[in-house]
Amino acid sequence: MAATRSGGGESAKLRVRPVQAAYRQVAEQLRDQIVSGALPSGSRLPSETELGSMFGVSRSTVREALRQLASQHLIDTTRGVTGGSFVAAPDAGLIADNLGGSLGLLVNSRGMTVDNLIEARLLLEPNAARLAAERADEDGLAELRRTVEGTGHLDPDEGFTVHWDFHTTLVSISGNPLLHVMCSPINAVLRGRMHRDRISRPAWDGIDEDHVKIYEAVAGGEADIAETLVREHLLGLKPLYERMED
Amino acid sequence: MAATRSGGGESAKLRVRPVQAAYRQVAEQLRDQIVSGALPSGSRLPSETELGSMFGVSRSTVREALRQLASQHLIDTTRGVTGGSFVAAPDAGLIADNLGGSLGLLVNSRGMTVDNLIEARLLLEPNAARLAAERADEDGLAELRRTVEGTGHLDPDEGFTVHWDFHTTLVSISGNPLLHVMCSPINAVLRGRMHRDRISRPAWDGIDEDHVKIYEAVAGGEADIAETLVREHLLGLKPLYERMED
DNA sequence: CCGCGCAATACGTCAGACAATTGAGTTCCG
DNA sequence: CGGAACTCAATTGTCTGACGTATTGCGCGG
Repeated sequence: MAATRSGGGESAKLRVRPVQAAYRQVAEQLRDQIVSGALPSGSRLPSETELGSMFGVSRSTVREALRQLASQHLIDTTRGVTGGSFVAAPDAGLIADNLGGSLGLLVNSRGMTVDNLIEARLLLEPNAARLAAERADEDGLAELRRTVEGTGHLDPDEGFTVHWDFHTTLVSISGNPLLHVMCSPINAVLRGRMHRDRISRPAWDGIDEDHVKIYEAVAGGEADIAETLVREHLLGLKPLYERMED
Repeated sequence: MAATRSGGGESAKLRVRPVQAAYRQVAEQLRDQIVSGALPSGSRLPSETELGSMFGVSRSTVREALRQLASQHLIDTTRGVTGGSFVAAPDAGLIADNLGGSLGLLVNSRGMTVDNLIEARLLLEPNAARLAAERADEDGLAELRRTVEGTGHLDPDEGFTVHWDFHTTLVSISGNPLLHVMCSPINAVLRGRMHRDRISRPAWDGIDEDHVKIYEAVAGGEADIAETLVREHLLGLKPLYERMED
């Protein structure tokens, strides 16, 4: 039922699952309650023991179902007398983390190539820069500014981190959390596949220079220029990822 | 609470988590093994009992960890003598389904707006159409063709389904599975929020006409035209989603 | 009035047992 | 000799009961 197999075209396997395992049924029902809004965000679920008697299953089974929900970030669980399982507020960052793990796996399994990632990035980030230029506020610009100033006297490792902070921040101030959800995982995978050792000092300086120029365009509200600069910046970075025959 | 704000640069909260719960540690270690490729896709994990003695925890704890991995589609578990937990082959469709659920939740919780979705869609789909026009093969074009022919004599319900098939197919023949992963969830959420009742007969006809024109541009390899047509098509559809104050 | 410890609650973990499922090896009959 | 039915062992699924541990609130005493 949940295995909609949406990826493939043909109906591949239609095994008549006699019955779902109990923990799956419990998880599914709770999940429906949560996503449908019947259990509002922040509300507390009954205790594990209560859930067990409600569903007519043991506490172990309930716990396995709860683990499933927790790993989808649908609930948060705490201990103690005021503890329990609470419906979690959806958080874009957590969703992005999840997606990042999945995408990394897809790349590793040859289901997707680094080129696919770069291509998607080229669709998203330049446009994110455009949006950022059009509607970033003071706070956002200040945050972005912090990632471009004083990069010269950083050791390579810190510089590496700051480099990615720039891209992350740029996307997040575009005002569309969905772009953040989609770009972060892509960048996370790319970051893991970058040969940072092979980047020469002049190359780092060039990158920093690009970032400064992009920042200025965004801060000045020049959407077209920001978009173009980011596109060229990414194209220039492309060779750093490509040589990864492991 | 658990709002780690992964986007931000600063180290937000440094709660001294004394120790992670055992089932989390087990899940994390297994997860690392899987995503790092140490456990190749398709390989079989030790039995739950063995894992328990390897990690020095009980079988219940192992099972909770496995449930967590299973819900991320990292493993598949079957019963029987040849059963066990197997590292799953990552599947773009399943990832997209997961993401779709999360995005729906984000929209419902006001963490994201329908406008955000439409904006992202406008960045992705027109470019996907361009790519499709540039590199779709015969099979892909045939598949796309099936979604545009004979739409006139369909009842509204079927027409509705076919309409979404067109968009899904268009993206999937772009040759970049990542675009499919990102567009499918967006369309799934949008589809759920569409007022199909309010679409008049002439409106449906206009939509079908657009699809045919887009198909022809893609089949003819006219990338620029395809991109523009899709953008205009989506802009024309926009009003159908916007009136959703529930 | 303030601090300290105890009780209550709920999650976290463990151990052991039995049921259900599944494929492989084995046996038996045509 | 071949195939169908049966037995069996391995593994997950579920239950039960117990105990450990974190967290909070309340009451007691100084």
